[in-house]
Amino acid sequence: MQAELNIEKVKSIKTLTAIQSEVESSNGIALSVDCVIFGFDENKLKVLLIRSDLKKYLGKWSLLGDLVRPAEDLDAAAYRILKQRTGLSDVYLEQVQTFGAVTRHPAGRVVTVTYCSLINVQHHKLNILDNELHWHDIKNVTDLAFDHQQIYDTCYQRLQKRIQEHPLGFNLLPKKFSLRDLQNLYEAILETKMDRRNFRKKFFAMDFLIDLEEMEQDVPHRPGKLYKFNFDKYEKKKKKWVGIDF
Amino acid sequence: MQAELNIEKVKSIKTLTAIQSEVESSNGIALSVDCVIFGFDENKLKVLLIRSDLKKYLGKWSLLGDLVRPAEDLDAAAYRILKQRTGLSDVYLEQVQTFGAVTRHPAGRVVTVTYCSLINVQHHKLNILDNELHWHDIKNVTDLAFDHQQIYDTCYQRLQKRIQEHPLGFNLLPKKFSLRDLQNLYEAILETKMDRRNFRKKFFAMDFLIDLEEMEQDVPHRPGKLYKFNFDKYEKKKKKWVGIDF
DNA sequence: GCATTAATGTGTTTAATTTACACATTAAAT
DNA sequence: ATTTAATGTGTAAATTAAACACATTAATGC
Repeated sequence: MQAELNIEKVKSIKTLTAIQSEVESSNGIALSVDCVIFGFDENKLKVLLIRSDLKKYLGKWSLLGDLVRPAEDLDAAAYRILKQRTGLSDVYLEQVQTFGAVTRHPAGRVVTVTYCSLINVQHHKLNILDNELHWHDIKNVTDLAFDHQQIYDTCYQRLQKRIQEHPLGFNLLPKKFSLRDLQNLYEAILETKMDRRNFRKKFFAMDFLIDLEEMEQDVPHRPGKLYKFNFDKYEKKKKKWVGIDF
Repeated sequence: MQAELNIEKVKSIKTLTAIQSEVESSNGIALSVDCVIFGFDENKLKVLLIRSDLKKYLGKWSLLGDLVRPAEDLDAAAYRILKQRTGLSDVYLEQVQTFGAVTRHPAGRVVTVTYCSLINVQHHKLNILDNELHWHDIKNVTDLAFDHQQIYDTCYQRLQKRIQEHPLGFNLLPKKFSLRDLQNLYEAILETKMDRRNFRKKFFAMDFLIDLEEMEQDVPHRPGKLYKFNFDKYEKKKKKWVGIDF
């Protein structure tokens, strides 16, 4: 089976024994970072996964993680780990939550700080493909290694919430995008369908879209107008709401 | 000066040397928890602070923290630390964020996971008063020790957001409360003023308040009706909104 | 007791926002 | 030229939020 072969073949960044020895030698609590990198491609939301290194989780998919170094800022560790595992560097990472159940890692006590991001798959080339690193359709994310399913679920919920409050989505689209592109994005991430006309109205009312006076090319239907997002204007007008809503 | 005297006198839970030796012996990264406990009292929002143990931060106020034990779940550590420092036990803690800059702690590399809560000061007696533990008016929270100012600010922002999305506030009030009590609470936490009539309409429309058919006693004005919160109904009707709002 | 005071309790009206829904327009495909 | 499957534009109704006014109640001070 391919999974087993690959696990033997790949030169993994940190092998089980390496982690185990570090954890044991530390005689305390080891700290790791796990990255949940969401990507948008072909109107589908994906997430970066690799095969687990550990025998215990043989064949299972897991998140991108590694130990934090003693002289490394936590955020820096997250960026380093992402870079080492994928080659990605120009990606904004947001800390989500820390998971610290005693038994969460079979190699010993490892508390992990989770980071999350959302990128355009087409704009970011994966330069490293160890451990079968690949974009995994979120529809098929089940039964991850370790407590990674729980971590993934938490991050996905956070993403869904964040994208309703901040214009994260625009980083996922080409520089020039149509309103249909934008709506597809929101529908994919929020797993919902929206009324096309009201969606347009909503975004035009926000007034953060710049009409590029260009049309889509090579689409098999009437081409739509292309827009770009006005990040500067957003930064200035960013809303601070005070209301009660539960 | 009182601060100096107290720092010498108190038997602190973990002294600087104790932390230092633990951090050094671990030969890696030490993990701590800090608790930001907000309390509501006399229509003011407060936060639990103690005097810092460290010479470097002599006289400064700091959050409630301690190292996580190797065989202790992260959440369990938070509850233990709160209990040890204050005697409080029946308090719900929510994890907020983890802070891990290399230089954040003078004794060595200590990454800290922050927890936050919101309680009714009158309902929770502080049984331990080491290091001048006390309720500190949030209006006067400035220049905390370590990076605790940043941690506090982050937690306060989180609190303000959470209380607009979930009925946390009801734990802060007496079991029976008036609508004025409720509004005072929201105004204190959100640092805003609201229209009394619209506030009432809003909460009645939510339909989570149970009219107790009782009136306030011993108030120097017309007594208001008393209510309690219907937590069961809230749990059932809890809103999952899908909308775009930024 | 009676006027005063400072709250509570109850609407109404208006504006703003959200939702539901319909039809003309465009370009590619046949 | 017709069909098809999109885009682009409104409009009307329903809901929600904001602004605002007056009667009611109990304690207080005279």
